[in-house]
Amino acid sequence: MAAFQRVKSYVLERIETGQWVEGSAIPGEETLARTFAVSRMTVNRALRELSAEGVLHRVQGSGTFVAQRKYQSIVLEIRNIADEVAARGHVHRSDLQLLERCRADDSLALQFNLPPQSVLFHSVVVHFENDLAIQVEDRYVNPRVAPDYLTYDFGGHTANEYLMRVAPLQGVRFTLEACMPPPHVRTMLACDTHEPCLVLKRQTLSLGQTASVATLWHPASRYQFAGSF
Amino acid sequence: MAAFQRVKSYVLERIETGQWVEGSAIPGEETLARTFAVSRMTVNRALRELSAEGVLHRVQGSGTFVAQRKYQSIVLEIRNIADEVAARGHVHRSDLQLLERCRADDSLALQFNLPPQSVLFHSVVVHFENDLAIQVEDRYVNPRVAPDYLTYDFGGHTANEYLMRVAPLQGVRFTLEACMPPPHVRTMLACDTHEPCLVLKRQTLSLGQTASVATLWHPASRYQFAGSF
DNA sequence: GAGTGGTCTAGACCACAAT
DNA sequence: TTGTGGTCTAGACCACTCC
Repeated sequence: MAAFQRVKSYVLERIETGQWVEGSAIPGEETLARTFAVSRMTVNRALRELSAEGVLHRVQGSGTFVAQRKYQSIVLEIRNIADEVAARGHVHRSDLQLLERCRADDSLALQFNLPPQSVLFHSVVVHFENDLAIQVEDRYVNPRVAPDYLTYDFGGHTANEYLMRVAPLQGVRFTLEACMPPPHVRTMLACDTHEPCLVLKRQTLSLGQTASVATLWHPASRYQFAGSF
Repeated sequence: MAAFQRVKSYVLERIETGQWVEGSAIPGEETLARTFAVSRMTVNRALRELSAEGVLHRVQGSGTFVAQRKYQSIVLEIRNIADEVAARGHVHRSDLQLLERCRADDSLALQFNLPPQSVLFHSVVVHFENDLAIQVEDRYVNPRVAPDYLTYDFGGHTANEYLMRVAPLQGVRFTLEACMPPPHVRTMLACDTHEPCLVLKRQTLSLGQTASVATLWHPASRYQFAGSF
């Protein structure tokens, strides 16, 4: 086993067995280097990685401490809906309901950080899994990031795929909530009057601008997000 | 800026502007070291970190490559509800509605991997933010993992805190869905007849066993999950 | 064998914190 | 002032891949 790994294991074991408790200081780099008969750089790498992993907390000039216990952190992998359906061995199909040039209202202008009435592209697509509607994708796109959006072939690939290709993804902001769908969404999803939707709102950033703002509606009875770690 | 940071920025910029595309090889450590007039160790650290971050893919003996574009991966941090409310500068309060010893039905027995009719602990707690109900926490706990659960003081701390302390968390499985709440949940949340809930079902694993199975109900109008990366 | 990444060293200088 | 972590170097040896 590599030397830095031996040091990491040692530290982790001390913490797991409770010999070093939350918040307490652990030996300095010099000390550990002497203990393990390795160079300070090797100890430094071990402690730096444990710090990046959230196990330790380091303060320059002060010392290295056992980190406070963290909250549970959950990784939600938002996959391309077509691939996700394919992975379940089902057939994916999508219907382009609307594709237009439009103008930003105040709320959209704010989200895109553009002047009100700026031109945006707008698409509405329904995604089906084995002919059952599972998602309505209502998306506004920044023409400065994806000027060819209106001429894109939505049959072959999803809008998401296209955007990922033309615009390097820099960041995402999202919210996940439960909502009753407005009538036009309910019609597209062909779901019951009282069925709620799981709604994912997602804003993607690229090249320092907002690339797209999407609202994804999922019928509660046909879709859920799942994950583990 | 630190030298290894300059190298990282350079590589990231090349990738973001599309000069280096998915799967292509990037210059070797020696080359980059000469380019930046730094030591190989410095370049090594930069590339190693980018590899750990999923940006690059390194193969010993072969080279360093731009990693395949990943699906958007979203980090949802499920925080302790009391701390979350406190972080918003609001007052958290919780009401213990039920605390009992019960027997596992078939579904619970399956989730806990215990024989049917095994003894479980069961608690129902309502969480308030400024006196407005925002979460009903319906939780089943494995007595083998948390034998003292029934005598725990729920006033001072949340069940989640307690479990995190007595049982080292090994894993989590969860689903997130939209549901209409059953009448008793709707009553506890004091919400409207037609208001859906955002429901997080979470199973936590500890010491190789299922430690607890929780269903968290949130009124759609008062709660959403948010995140960014 | 040539080229790659993986690791390690012994020393150095710096910024920062506690005293 | 002393001790801490943050960074960097110039060189070294190894394991691995590819030709």
